[in-house]
Amino acid sequence: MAKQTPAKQSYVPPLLDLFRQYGYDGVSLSKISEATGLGKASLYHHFPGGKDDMVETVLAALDQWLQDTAVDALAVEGDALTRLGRMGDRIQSAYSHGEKPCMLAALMLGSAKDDFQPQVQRMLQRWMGAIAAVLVASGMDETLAQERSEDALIAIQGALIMARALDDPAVFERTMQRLPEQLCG
Amino acid sequence: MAKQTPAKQSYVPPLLDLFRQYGYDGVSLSKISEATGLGKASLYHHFPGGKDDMVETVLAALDQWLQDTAVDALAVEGDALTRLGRMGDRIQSAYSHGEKPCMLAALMLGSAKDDFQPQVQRMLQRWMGAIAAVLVASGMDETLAQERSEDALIAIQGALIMARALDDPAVFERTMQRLPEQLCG
DNA sequence: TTCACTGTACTGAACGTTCGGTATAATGTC
DNA sequence: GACATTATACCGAACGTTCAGTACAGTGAA
Repeated sequence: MAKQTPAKQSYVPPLLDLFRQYGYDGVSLSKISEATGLGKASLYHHFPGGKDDMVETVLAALDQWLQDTAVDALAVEGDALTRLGRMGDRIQSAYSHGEKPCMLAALMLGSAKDDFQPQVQRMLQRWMGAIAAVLVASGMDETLAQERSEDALIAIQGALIMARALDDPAVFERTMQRLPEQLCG
Repeated sequence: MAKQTPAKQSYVPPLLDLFRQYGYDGVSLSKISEATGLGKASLYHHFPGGKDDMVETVLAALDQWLQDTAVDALAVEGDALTRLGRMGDRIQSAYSHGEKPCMLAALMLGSAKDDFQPQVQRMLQRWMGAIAAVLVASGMDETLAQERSEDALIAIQGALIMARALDDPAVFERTMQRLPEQLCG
């Protein structure tokens, strides 16, 4: 009955919320304890590696989400515009329509960069690959598709930051709305 | 008044380097002490308000840089493309051609967001205003110019993050190179 | 002498982490 | 079924360290 995995997974949402909003250095064990409802010692029962272990767990969950999103997009019947629209919907939802920052970007700051940059790089490349795959499937040249997918992630990351800095989530929503046509055009 | 020792301003570069790379929560007084070569007592002599005081000082310097950059761009003889190219050069230089993050973005994470978001918002709006001013001066509709300037900052911020995450500064350089034509087109 | 400046020493609080131990429930043995 | 064993989940308290911040005695130039 006692399954380890589901238990660990159930702490992913609060951990994600913390790390994406406060960054690695800004998240303390006290905050984690409060957010999860677990004592500090209990946290080390589930995550023997401490904060690093927690980040790894969340990143693994995000990686799974990325894969699901990629598969989901390609499973949609329709042209690239439709498929990218579908992917965009999932992305907007994941970022609470521009109200919550990206954890991958948050991890690029401070001491966490040295530890997690390679993994973040791999995840972003996989993300770009998923977008490029949709474009290539609609007949676009592969090199161009890769360039466009990089532009897409630049737009997403930039829009998230600007939405936060300007205190206006609409900046992100507008960017996401234009993105599919921008990529196909 | 009498400046026997280097003024407050002389500590801005190392402070900027710290805050942009580590974020507010990731910067400790020990790191600041090491980077500036000042003891803790000296730091509190120059910045009675502690870390917050240091951030304010750096932000004031960045605000001045933004104003200088805006004036500099409009002072250039030539069309909008030339002027934006000039502004882009200054921006690329300020970010070490994509190797260093943006402090304004870094301050949007963690506990610093509550304290500095309004000021960061004001600075970004002024920045957008500078870009829009160049576009309007070349005959562009003001509403369109404002939209384009927002896109510009989205691209800059996004490219900085992606360049860091992908460990490839060229991502930023490419983005900055395309930006002028993208804005005028 | 005055005063800006700095090094040393110190504080209470918070940090990430570990230890010792409890409560519960599933499992193995008879 | 009864009992001992084991594994899991959890916690209070404390570890040593580092944190931001303060007090104060000096130093050196005007």
